[in-house]
Amino acid sequence: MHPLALPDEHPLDFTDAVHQLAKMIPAGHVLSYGDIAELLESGGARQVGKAMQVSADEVPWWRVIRNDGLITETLYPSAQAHWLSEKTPCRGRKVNMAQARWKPNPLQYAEIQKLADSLS
DNA sequence: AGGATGACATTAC
DNA sequence: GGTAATGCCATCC
Repeated sequence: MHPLALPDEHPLDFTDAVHQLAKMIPAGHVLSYGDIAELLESGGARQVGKAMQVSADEVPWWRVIRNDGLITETLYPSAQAHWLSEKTPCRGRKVNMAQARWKPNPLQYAEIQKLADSLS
């Protein structure tokens, strides 16, 4: 190909990939920050947090929470309203991760893998 | 270069 | 059941 033109163009930023993946989470389910980093095979939980901090209005940020089922204090009141309205399994201020954690099916997993590949 | 900072995770008490 | 200490990864002084 072109010797000087770099073939490894990044269609996706890490931040964009996080947002795309978050938008795939079905209502009533959640992923942890660490889950997303692992699925994208890039960065870490804290990077996902950074990405969510700048998420647009269309990304369901209340479906991305900590691995222990909690969410940052300032976001909790608004998040809880969403959890209740979409019937996310939770007790008190903690989401039941065993029930609520999203398990992508093979087709969805393939889509996620495409996101991951476009990063590396 | 080196340290502080985070929408975090894990382990140990 | 909690909280606290460490580790973690990237970014920004």
